[in-house]
Amino acid sequence: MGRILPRDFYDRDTEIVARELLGAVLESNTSEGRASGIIVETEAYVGEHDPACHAAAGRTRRTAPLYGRPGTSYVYFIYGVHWCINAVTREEGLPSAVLVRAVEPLSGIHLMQRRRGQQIHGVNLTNGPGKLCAALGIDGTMNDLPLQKGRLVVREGRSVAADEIDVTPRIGITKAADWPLRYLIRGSRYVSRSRVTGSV
DNA sequence: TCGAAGATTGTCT
DNA sequence: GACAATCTTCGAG
Repeated sequence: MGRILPRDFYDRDTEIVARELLGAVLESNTSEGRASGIIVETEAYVGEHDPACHAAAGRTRRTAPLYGRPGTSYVYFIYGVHWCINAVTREEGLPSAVLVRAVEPLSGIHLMQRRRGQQIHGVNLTNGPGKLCAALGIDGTMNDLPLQKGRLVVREGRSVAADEIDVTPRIGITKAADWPLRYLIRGSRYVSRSRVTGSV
């Protein structure tokens, strides 16, 4: 088991945190048991000047966790169907976060499979923001929690060399869609789709 | 109180 | 490849 990433880890530029979270382990503890996965894909949302960031419209009840302490979870519901999980970065008052888009199942795979449905398996268990939340049992009750203890924990995992990391535009957004703030482990079979309903 | 939009996914053609 | 599902949040009236 790697050491738990301290709060300081998140109190840096969001792009750096997004890059360094690759290879880290996201772990969830629920009454059903423990499950974890290695983070293989992230996106940075860099504050009020980022049109795609939820905080672009200012501080609201929903976005309050983004303005809080670094190293906190920000979980929100999207499209009436899915949950997405972020790690809040930067100091208080600077609303930025890193969206976890895909993980590689590490432990509790049987539990993830049960949550996702028996017909789902392999990379499809966790290769998308909504999918990994479903697999790890993450929902609104996990919002605004510290990532150092309790139900949600992020640990040091394997180290990822700089030349293993690909940087691309973010996925699934309509504003600032060309900003290169998506980070992924090159060659990982567990990353989400590379393009939105793109051809080819 | 109402209407519109959204950091997605699964299913059907 | 296209589209429906489904609901929370926010801002305007």
